[in-house]
Amino acid sequence: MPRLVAERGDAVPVLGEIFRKYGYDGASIGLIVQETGLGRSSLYHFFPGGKEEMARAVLEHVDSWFEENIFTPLETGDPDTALAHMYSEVASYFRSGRRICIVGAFALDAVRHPFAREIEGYFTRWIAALERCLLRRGLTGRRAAAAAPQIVALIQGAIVLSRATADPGHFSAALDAAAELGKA
Amino acid sequence: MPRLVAERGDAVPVLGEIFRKYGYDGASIGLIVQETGLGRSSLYHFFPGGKEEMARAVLEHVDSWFEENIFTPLETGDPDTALAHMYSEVASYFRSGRRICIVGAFALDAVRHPFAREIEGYFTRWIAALERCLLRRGLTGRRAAAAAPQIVALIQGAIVLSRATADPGHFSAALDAAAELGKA
DNA sequence: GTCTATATGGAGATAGAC
DNA sequence: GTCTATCTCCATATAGAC
Repeated sequence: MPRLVAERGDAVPVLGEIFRKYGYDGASIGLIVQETGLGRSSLYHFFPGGKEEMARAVLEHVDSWFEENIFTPLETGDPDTALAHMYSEVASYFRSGRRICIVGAFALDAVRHPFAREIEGYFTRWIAALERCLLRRGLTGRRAAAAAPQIVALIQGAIVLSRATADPGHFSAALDAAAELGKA
Repeated sequence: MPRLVAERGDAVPVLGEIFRKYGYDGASIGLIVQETGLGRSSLYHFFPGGKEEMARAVLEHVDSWFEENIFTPLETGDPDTALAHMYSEVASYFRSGRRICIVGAFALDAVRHPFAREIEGYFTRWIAALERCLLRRGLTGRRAAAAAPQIVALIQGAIVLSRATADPGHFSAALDAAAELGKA
């Protein structure tokens, strides 16, 4: 039976879940050792830059996933299909609000990490892709530019709310409201 | 000239700003000593429960502020006036998104603190007060129940977004969109 | 690559004089 | 109440054998 984590690439998604669950500071190396099953030395062998490099790898992995599964489809696919696809992918990715957005969490986390650029890139990219999709869908430039950030904000806020109240119902309701915002 | 922080009550708002800026883990006691100007011993004299008690005091202070300035007016004042009041108070309280919501940040922070109950209370209280206001304003029960959490989510998400992109424009735009959600 | 052992720093919290 | 000094623990990270 193969090991769960046998190389650097295998570790990244596991690291992502750990950072999501415990936060950047809360994810101590000792905890990471436990949850990944990797030894301390293997961890530093794979990530010589330590915890910062681990988090950076996670952010890159998340960014790639969104680029491939959300952003690109929004810009190249049929607009209506791509939007519906976004909502369903987002719902399952964030487990209807039970799983937080690590980028959003890092954004609120302020000063403790050097990832401001990555965080900004993720959100501006998402908004830009969404805005283009709404434009291609027939919204005016004004309305598309207004709706895109509001949809992203609604999703992020719904994660906060679902987390705070332990009620995933808020999440699906917010996605429905977001879909309304994107209509002509 | 009086000291900035001379008693426990004076310390709480300062502590709030520190937790907002650095997060719960990031706000080390050493940092708190520096920023408040209080000595270690005075700090522990005022807050024998240590950092946890400091954060709890901050959350209680925030909760009282919202109760008095937002929640109660929503339930007792003229609905239209109270709503407009909420948006303007929220905008200045969160400094148009440049200041984060400490309760929202703690909600995403997951496992590192024992404040889940307080966090849930804050958001459910906000949503309940808002829902009642919308009802009194003439929305159907269905629509009020749907719009209230969406408005709160939009505000929280706008804070995330403003923080991530360093663009306060997202915040005021989100407040406008939220106001639209609360119309019949 | 992975192990055990450890260096080093800073965290939260406390003691006891004043 | 506030001071200085200090306790203990655990954090990240590294050394060096295998």
